[in-house]
Amino acid sequence: MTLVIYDLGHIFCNSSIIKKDNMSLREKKKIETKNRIFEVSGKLFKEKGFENTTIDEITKEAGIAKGTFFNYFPTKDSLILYFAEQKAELIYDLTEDEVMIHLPTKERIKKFLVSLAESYENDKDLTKLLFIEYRRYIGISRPEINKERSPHYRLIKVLLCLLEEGIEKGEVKGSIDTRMAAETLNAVYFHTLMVWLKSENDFSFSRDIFAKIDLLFDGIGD
Amino acid sequence: MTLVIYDLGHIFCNSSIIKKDNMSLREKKKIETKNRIFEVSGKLFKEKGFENTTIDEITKEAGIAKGTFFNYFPTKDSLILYFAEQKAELIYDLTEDEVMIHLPTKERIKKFLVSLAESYENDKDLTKLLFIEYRRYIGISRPEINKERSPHYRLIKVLLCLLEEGIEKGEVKGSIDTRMAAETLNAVYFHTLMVWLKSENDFSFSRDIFAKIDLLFDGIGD
DNA sequence: GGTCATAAATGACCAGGGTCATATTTAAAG
DNA sequence: CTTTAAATATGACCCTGGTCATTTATGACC
Repeated sequence: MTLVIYDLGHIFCNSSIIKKDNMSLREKKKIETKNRIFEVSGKLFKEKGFENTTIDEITKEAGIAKGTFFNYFPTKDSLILYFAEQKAELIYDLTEDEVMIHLPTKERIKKFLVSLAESYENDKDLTKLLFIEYRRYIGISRPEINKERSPHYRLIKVLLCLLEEGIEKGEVKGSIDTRMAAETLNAVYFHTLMVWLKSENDFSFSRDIFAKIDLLFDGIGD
Repeated sequence: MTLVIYDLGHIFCNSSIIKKDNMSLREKKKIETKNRIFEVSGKLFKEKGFENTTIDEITKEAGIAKGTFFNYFPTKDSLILYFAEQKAELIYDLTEDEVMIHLPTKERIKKFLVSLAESYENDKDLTKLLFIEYRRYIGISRPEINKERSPHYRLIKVLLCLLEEGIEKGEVKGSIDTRMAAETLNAVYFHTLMVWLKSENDFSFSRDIFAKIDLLFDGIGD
């Protein structure tokens, strides 16, 4: 598996599920409704923020009854999970990048995470919104949530690949537990993201990540 | 500054604010009421969980009107923040530990974090509850929240001390940015905590932390 | 086209968090 | 002891997320 620095564009301007011709009217309508809820809520969230948008507004704007909303999304919060999954999709759909493929492992990981960081930096408010999803990470795991589709899971998977390649190339200690190392990188990445989201002043998320990867590779101990 | 492994005992069996004799009747009553809310809600949370406890129940049990609750705590969630602050207090009130003080820096940090981890492991449900507080970390910072009292801030402060001592003793690279290193340790610690809280199977939080500190000290790179 | 089982839509309804105008208590001054 | 202003307590009320019994739309089968 090889990677590309991709453009995490416009989560909210998405990406409706595609209708196919051989679908029944029912299935088509269902998809249409779900898409409409998705689009309308994205629009409203952008305009007025998540907390200030009510289900009533969403359903009114989408031209459906309130109850119908809950046929498609179990809770208001769950909408965010869907947005987050969309973003995760972008991490997963990685393809080759001719420039990056020849960099040393450390630089590749750095470039990968820094690019991710930069994409988040472009829209702090949207990022805040998406990461409320983190809460779910904490609460009692609900069965309906697919772990494999979470951004966390996917990021770790990519890092794991990079580390294993690094070991093969002799750029990463063969003795380390790659799962643990990937998790650690992920931890630092997400924690820095959180701190950045919380911060008032504009410290640079991507620059911070850059420095921390150096630290992780070289170690703290003398 | 030196450290002790302390007993993070019983957050919910706390630790009321002390009334003093020279207080006016008003002040005494105020403190009494706040304490009662605190105690009653702790009791109810333990019995039925946070979500299943209503403000009505708390106020009824505490013998006050609903509105009064909101004179003391701005939201229901904010109660958890107070519980978390109590826990943070325990991190802050560190004193000497004769055994630990002579260990090498890496071992001291390890022992410190592992002990913390173990104290959380003793009550997973309570820990889950407290860390819903993490959510606030993400949302728009409210002015009333005192950063210095948060567990995160305090943990970093302690780690910073330990790292600086480590540099003096030549056990930690003098070239590193201690703030960044402390933040990284903190990140790994909290992220592992989160993953553990989320996990169904009982992987050992403290053992995981143990291994990850080795990784951080020795570095990933070859 | 008509019948019927089932999927989907509906909106009245409820519960619980949070507000606020009003009532009560306290403390200080005269 | 009264008066008065400020602090505190109160609960009726509002808002919004979420439920559910009922209605409506769909499509398989005849």
